[in-house]
Amino acid sequence: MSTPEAPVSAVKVRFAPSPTGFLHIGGARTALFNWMYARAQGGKFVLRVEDTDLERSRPEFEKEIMDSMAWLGLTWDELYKQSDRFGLYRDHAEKLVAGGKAFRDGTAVILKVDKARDIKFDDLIRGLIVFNTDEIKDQVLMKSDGSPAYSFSCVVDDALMGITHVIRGEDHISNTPKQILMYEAMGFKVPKFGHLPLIMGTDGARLSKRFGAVAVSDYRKEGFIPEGLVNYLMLLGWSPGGDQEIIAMKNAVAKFSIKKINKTAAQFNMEKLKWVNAQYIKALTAKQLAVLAVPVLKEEGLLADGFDPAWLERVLELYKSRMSTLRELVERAGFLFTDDFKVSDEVRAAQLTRVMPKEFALLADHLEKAEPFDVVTTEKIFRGVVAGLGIPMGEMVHPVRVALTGDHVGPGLFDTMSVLGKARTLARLRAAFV
RNA sequence: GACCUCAUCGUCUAGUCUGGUCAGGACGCGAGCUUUUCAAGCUUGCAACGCGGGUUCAAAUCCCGCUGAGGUCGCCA
Repeated sequence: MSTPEAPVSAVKVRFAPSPTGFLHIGGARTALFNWMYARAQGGKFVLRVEDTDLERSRPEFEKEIMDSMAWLGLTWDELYKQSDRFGLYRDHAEKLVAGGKAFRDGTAVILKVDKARDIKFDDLIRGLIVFNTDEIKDQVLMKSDGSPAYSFSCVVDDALMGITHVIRGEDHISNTPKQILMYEAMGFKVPKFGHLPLIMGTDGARLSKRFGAVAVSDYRKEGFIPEGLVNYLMLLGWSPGGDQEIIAMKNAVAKFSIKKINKTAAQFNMEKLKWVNAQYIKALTAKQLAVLAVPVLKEEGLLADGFDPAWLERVLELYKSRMSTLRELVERAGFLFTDDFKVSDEVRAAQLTRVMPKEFALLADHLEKAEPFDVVTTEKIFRGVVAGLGIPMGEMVHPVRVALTGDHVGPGLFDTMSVLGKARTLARLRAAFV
């Protein structure tokens, strides 16, 4: 990024996850909007690990969160961990006690909250919000065990790090007046706040483990690609305007405006996510798709080192428009990679109702002479055999597809034969009724 | 319960600030074209301003009430 001269009032935002679990889809969208805002404004994006809960924070979650963010392309300019900063929180708490703004309760430090005051802030997304301090009780700043309370460490850090805009989930709205009180008590400048609508599950209830996949890493495992997930996520609560939905990150950043963010909670919709992901997969070349598919196929034990890349690209070309995730490639094209592919009971049953061993054997014998074993040649021979038999194409096409692929749906039969290869095609035809 | 927030097709949304285009697009769903099946693609159909009052010549848009939904009320974050 080229910033020859620092902007007068540089924007600085942050994403502050706590490493007590995986990065979930809601957190990812919060991070995404912060990141987009920073990039759109030529500002900085800070990642702050809020690991003040020593009991529940785990290093593997911290790593998982960072891996997920990197995978999504949400790179950070600065990184902090709150566990490195406990001294800072204690010092600020001591000052508040010394200044009479807070008091001790045992080893804990509590902020004194005055009554009957209106605390106002102009939310970037929702406009003016007012709370009365009668609704707010005295706030714990430092806990008895010496660790800082969330609200307090958050305020100290946001102030010290120079965070200009706090963009976070709507569930933090009622934390805001409490934190404003802390900014005031310490004499810090209060940042701008913007509260994002929440992402709900299909049932309209809050996204939770009950919903199924909530972790970004789950979607990665399911074979979604980062550009697709990110594009879908940004559509939840924001629109590039016009009728555009599929939009590259670069263009989205150029159009991004925090004022255009919705106030309404959005329901997560898997079908649409898949559709968006499919748009990205379709737009890839077979070669680009191979880079993404190879690791998945290898992990499934379907591909060994030394495979033919040209062959794989032909396969991907056939499946590009038939898959919305990489996982679906494994499910639908497995028969091309192994002889141990699965055939569902219903497909098996359907096939048994049209047993044609003689016809299959005849077809196999003719196909054996196909040279080269490509789409044109196999189709010509196939049609010849069917004509000789005097039956409709479909009568032969469908059972053959099932014998070769284990399924009754798939790419064109001759495309399928061509990538399957002569040896496997003949073997499966001849073994079909054994 | 108290406080806060929100309210356009089933879902995601445009339109709301600066009232006045058959309320537009997308996913999904239905129909058709194409076709050896399934996708993809193209054409097309169904489908919404939560309710009630105002203000106005005119309200999805402004105001009030209601209802509904969500959030927060921890020495969790």
